[in-house]
Amino acid sequence: MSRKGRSSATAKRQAFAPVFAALGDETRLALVAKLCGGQPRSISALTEGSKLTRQAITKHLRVLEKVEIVHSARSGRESRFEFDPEPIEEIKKYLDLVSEQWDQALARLKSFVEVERLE
Amino acid sequence: MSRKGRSSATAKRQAFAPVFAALGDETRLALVAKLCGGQPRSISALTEGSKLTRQAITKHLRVLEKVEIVHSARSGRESRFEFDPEPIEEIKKYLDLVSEQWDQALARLKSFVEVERLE
DNA sequence: GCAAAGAACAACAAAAAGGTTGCCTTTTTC
DNA sequence: GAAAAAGGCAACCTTTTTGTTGTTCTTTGC
Repeated sequence: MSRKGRSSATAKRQAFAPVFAALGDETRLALVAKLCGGQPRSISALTEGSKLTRQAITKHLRVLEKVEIVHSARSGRESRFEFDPEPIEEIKKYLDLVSEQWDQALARLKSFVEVERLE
Repeated sequence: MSRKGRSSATAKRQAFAPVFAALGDETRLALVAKLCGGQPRSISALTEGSKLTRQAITKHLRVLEKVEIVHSARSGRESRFEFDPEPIEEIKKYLDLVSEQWDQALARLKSFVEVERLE
């Protein structure tokens, strides 16, 4: 077999890179931390305590929304944002693959060194 | 106790955001994939098969190096880059915290709903 | 010792990211 | 029904990122 799973490594990277990028910002990590606590929150609520303007926070939320780490629903005059766990679960799995590859590489190296010592 | 660990949530984000950002690029994810396979590789070797120039690849490697996902060592006329697993292990732990928070939020919601049904 | 391979360094350009302000719309609330 | 609260939209600016080309330096191989 030449493929590990159903999709190519390149396709996986195309899918996952934007998710990592979305998490690659302090402000957005803070938003994720607030939202993964459970309660959906409005943009104004999420802006409280930040030095940034509401508009800046909105932009960050849209970045998270585009990669589906959060979703929003209009409720009356406010937009409520809610956490979505799937993308983060998926990149955890991706990182597990990386770790696994590394561990196997170490194991191969170790057994190679042991064969060397025996010869 | 008001703190979970030794460092504040803000400090963690300051530390982890750059690591996520470093992974937030297809080219760099491809480099990580090659390097976590075990063999250290020169910049020229890592450039092979890419549409980018060696200089562009070098810049990407420096980004990964800055957050310590890889390190380089000059060996003769070539720079060999090698994978380092620690930062990725740490962000996996960070993502576990996020998932855990979310799971607890769901559990609270569930027990709340059940109490509602009993009353 | 000279040519080629590998790479560092620097200048530059284009594009994307991050943030602001201003203005307009919709929904509450009194 | 007017004021305030919550937001969407768009223009604009600045900084960072991403990539290129060009030049120089060191190591290697013959």
